[in-house]
Amino acid sequence: MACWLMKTEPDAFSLEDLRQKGKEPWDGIRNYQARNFLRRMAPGDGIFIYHSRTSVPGIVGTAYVASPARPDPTQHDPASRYFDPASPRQSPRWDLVDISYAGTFLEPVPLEMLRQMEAFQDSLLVRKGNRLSVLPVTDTQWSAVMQRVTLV
DNA sequence: GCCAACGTTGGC
DNA sequence: GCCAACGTTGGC
Repeated sequence: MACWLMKTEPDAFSLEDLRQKGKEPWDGIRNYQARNFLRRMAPGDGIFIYHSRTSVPGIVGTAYVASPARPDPTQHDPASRYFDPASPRQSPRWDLVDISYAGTFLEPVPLEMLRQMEAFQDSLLVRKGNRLSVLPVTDTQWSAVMQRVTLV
């Protein structure tokens, strides 16, 4: 079973929003590298939820993959902010997965702390200028984070 | 809010 | 196919 990290801006959609909804189609991903990661996801995979563009960016809790990747319907919806007129109807460019809430950390694990952790030294996450919103997480990284947090 | 870093677009 | 211009991301 693989593990992943997904970024979100809490002003737009937070872990708390996911907790209240239970499950959410993770739409709007418009980056090919991120999309390719989505396509490798399988139901049951673990996900770190990461809050970006906050005063303290970092991992705030967990979710899990709840569906295989499938075409993101917003790419064909002219009313959506994620509308992509260049995406062919017969071979849609963009995918999404459903994700389900798993848990919230009592204390988030800030980016500043991840930068200091041995397990994250090679991670894209801590690299300057990184803009990927979906990233693979190794088993080592997953355990390193999980062993230092308390679930609410 | 600023701005460096990045991916994408489109003229040539 | 190159690369400047542009729009977006995300830490600070």
